[in-house]
Amino acid sequence: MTTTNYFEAVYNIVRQIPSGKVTTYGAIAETIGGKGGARMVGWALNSSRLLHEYIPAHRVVNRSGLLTGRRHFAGNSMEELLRAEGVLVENNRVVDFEKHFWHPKQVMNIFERFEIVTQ
DNA sequence: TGGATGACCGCGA
DNA sequence: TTCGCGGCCATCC
Repeated sequence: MTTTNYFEAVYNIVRQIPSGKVTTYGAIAETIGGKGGARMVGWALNSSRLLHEYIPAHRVVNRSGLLTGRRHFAGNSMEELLRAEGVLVENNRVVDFEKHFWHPKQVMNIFERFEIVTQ
């Protein structure tokens, strides 16, 4: 079904991606559980189109920064959205991908640092 | 119940 | 360096 915990876990992470940042299928799959489920992330994003809520799926690219999900977006919106957020796209590929990369576990690190700072 | 599928990843030739 | 292939795992038919 489209409302399983696995799918929701993917959506929760994708929703936390800051504007102007991108992440990878593998990073999301690794955070949820096991790094073998990279394909499932794409499957979940495919189903996210059917949801009423907004999922910034355009911020999810493959490991090399390639916009493999571009053909699943209507028209060229994926590239347009990324450019609007300050992410340059060239030949269906994110320019300076490593510079814009955002790892889901980075949220955990931020919270840990915050605790350290407040102590 | 089992085979097919998928917006991927990593390694070997 | 580029290309091909097998593995991964939840969901669908």
